[in-house]
Amino acid sequence: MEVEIPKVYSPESIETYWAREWVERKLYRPADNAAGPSFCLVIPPPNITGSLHMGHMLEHTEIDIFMRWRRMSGDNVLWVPGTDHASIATQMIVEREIGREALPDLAPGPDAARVWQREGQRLRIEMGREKFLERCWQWKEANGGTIRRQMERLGASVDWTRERFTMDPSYGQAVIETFVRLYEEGLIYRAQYIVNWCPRCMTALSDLEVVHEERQGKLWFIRYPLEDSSGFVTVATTRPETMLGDTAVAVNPTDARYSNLIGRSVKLPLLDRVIPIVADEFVDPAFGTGAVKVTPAHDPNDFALALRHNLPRIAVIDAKAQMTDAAGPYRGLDRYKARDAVLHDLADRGLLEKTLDHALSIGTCQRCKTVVEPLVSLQWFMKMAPLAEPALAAVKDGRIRIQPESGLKKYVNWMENIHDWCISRQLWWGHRIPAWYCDACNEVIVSRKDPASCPKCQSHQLRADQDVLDTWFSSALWPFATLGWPEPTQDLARFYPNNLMIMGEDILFFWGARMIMMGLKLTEEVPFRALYVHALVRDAERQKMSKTKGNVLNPLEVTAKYGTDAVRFALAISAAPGTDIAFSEDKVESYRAFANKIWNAGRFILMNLDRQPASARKALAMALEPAPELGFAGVVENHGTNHAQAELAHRWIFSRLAAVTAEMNESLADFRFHEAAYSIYHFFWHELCDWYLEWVKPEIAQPAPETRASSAWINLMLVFKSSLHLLHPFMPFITEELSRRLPGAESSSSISLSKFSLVGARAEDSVSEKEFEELRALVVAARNAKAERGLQREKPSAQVASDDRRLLALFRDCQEAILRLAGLEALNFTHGRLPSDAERIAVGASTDLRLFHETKVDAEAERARLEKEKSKIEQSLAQARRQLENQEFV
RNA sequence: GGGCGGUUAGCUCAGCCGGUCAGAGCGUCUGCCUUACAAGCAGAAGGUCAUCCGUUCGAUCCGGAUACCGCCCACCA
Repeated sequence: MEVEIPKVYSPESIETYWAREWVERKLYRPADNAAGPSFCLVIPPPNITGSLHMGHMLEHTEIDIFMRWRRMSGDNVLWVPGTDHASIATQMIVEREIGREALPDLAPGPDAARVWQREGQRLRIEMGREKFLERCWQWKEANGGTIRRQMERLGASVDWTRERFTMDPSYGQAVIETFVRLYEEGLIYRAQYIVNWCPRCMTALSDLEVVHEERQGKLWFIRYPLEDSSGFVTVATTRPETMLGDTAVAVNPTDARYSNLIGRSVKLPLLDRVIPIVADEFVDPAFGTGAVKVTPAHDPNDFALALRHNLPRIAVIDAKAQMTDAAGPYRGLDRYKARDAVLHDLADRGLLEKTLDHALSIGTCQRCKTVVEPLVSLQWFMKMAPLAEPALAAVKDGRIRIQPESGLKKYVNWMENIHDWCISRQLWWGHRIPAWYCDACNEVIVSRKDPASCPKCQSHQLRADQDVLDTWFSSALWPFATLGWPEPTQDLARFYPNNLMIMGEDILFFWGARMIMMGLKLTEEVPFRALYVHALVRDAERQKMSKTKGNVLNPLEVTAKYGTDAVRFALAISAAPGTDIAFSEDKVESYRAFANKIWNAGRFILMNLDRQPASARKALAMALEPAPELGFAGVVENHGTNHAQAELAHRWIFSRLAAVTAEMNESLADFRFHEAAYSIYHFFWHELCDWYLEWVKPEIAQPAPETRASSAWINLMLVFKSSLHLLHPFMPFITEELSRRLPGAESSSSISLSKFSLVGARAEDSVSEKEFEELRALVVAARNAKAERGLQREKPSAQVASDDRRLLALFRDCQEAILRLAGLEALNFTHGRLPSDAERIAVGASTDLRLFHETKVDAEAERARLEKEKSKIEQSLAQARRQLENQEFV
């Protein structure tokens, strides 16, 4: 009776089935008192705002491969899943949704989105904090599940019972604890300082959230008349509207052109304010005119310069990027309108000397792309230098291994140039800053619990801080807060420090660096022992995938089309460390073909197994259960086929299996996913399928004569099973499905919980490998010769001649396989070499082959081919000779 | 301005410690529906490993320079 197995592998139903099964059985929840060493990784929590994209899929694939590999290698593995509340991103999305509900008739598009955003922002303030937060939570409930469903479908072997969210109540406790502790240590402070301000989002931003863009701008040269009207100083600026806030002009103290002006004053045009000329090293004499207008309230450099010279700050631009009252006649104008007006008025007065084109880099808001305005404002900051020092040391002394090296270099470079971090955000969705202000005595109270009264003056007039923390502040606690910190939980004891972190290089500073700093500070331990920085997924043209470009591939769509296993494999085999991945459907297609190949190999084996007598099948199942520590099973019975021939292939494949296992272990330990993937791909297809299965075909087609399993079958099953195990971290679904269909696996255990390596090093057998290579070379030479002579249609006879008696005997023993695989009719064997005529084909160093055939060969073509071959051989001969004549080489 | 990476077959890319590495997939060409797989099988063609200069007995690999391409950081008005 034939087993019904479809010829073409269709992953859809199989993958969805196992995906659900794995979750329902809580397969990846580590046992509470397991013996093995623990291995823990916490997921880089995706933002609840987004559905997963190809970058996530790469990340989850790499993590999952690693975790499955560790789990199958005996570790007690925990992969903690979860999501991030993404303060600013979520707030924007919810605002936009509210805006859209209010204005449902707009045709969707970028313009509408802008209008919705503005309207939503207005409505948010109207509806108030509490109601708005309610909407955010609703949104989270509705959308957070998408990520989980996607991850389940991708087969991520996470422990869902430990799923966390950065705004879980207990997580919030960790955030408050952190803030209070760092405040008490003086590492968090509140100050008036110049910050990056987004006038659209109406919040401060950290330096990292400002994206610099190269833009073509202008450099305007403006004349500032000297106070005594004895002339003027010309300054160059890219932002003329800020001149209204100028409180000085600065020149370099060594600049001879201006040395007589230092200490004198100019009259600020348009406002007629008298401001001093100061000398400061910061000024580059070579740039512009060598004289700089100083606007302390709207330029970070000028802010610092003003501090050095005790200059006043005059804010002329407000939080909405409109001119303030201090801007005099320009008050109320938008900053760009004000620029035009200022330029116009300066030109009118003959004070605009000239205008040059000037490329400049301009800061924009990461979220909304609005040009950021540097503004002085009262914010919370974190001192970074004291945190960076140990974070740098931990990496330099190897307590944390960062790979690849490019990631490490970036990390070091960033850490060495670190600035204080503005952590407060004028947003609502997020962790509230645990600070209160006493109206009576101006005391600032930072506390773990809501204070009832001011500890200093007992006043009850306390105002809670309205701001929330930068999302990355809470994310920085992720490796330990997910495990229960600050409580001394069992999970923390077992799984902290995490063993590994895998993330994209785009968040190395946002997140990776900050986790290390916070981990070291708060837990006095590294948060993780290794950090692997993975590449970006780009499209086939190496373009960054983005919605606006329309080149985004949705993982679920690609997965539905080709199967998760194929997509995972395509990603893994493309993931060479340090380089971005050009991802295309073509690639996925070829690994779908690989999945199909695996499927058919399984189908072939199962079909043949089915033809075996029931008694033999039963015996085989028993022989395989429990799975023995593998190696070549030893005896191969002689069922008509030649003993040596049968045994050789088995010995060879076991040896190869051992080698591939070792290779994969080595590659994976070093995060070289592409190498490990390639090893198993090549082994499975081009060794197991192309040679081993072909070789043993006749052998396994034989019905077993007795009621015991033939060792050929035992070997075959063991080899196939081992291969599935090696493949499993990469292609979890198809391997789970096939392994369940094999005999001896009736038990309900999943392949994902069994051993990665079933074959020990004792299977290594260099003699068999070498012998098999000789045979393979002979077969390939015969095939080549046939194809080159246009003999593919016929089955020629052949003569094999070798002066190596041992080889000759081997060939004779394996005659049947050679004839079958090379497509030859008959072989005869001669000791010695063949005469050197055109028909002689060299096989290796000591063997010749000759074909006897009917079809005439194209003599001219053959001659050309041989000439070419000759020159090739001569070349390598010459090289070998050079080397051998070379004393140093020898 | 600072830092980092890339340049290998028509295309997309591997190639860790310098000498059996000049490789894979896709594409192209030839022959095969061989009783697991045409999403397959057996073959073939195709490369001065960007350029120049060093180190070395020997360089795709190490060092330097150049030319393109790309990324990250950056308080140069």
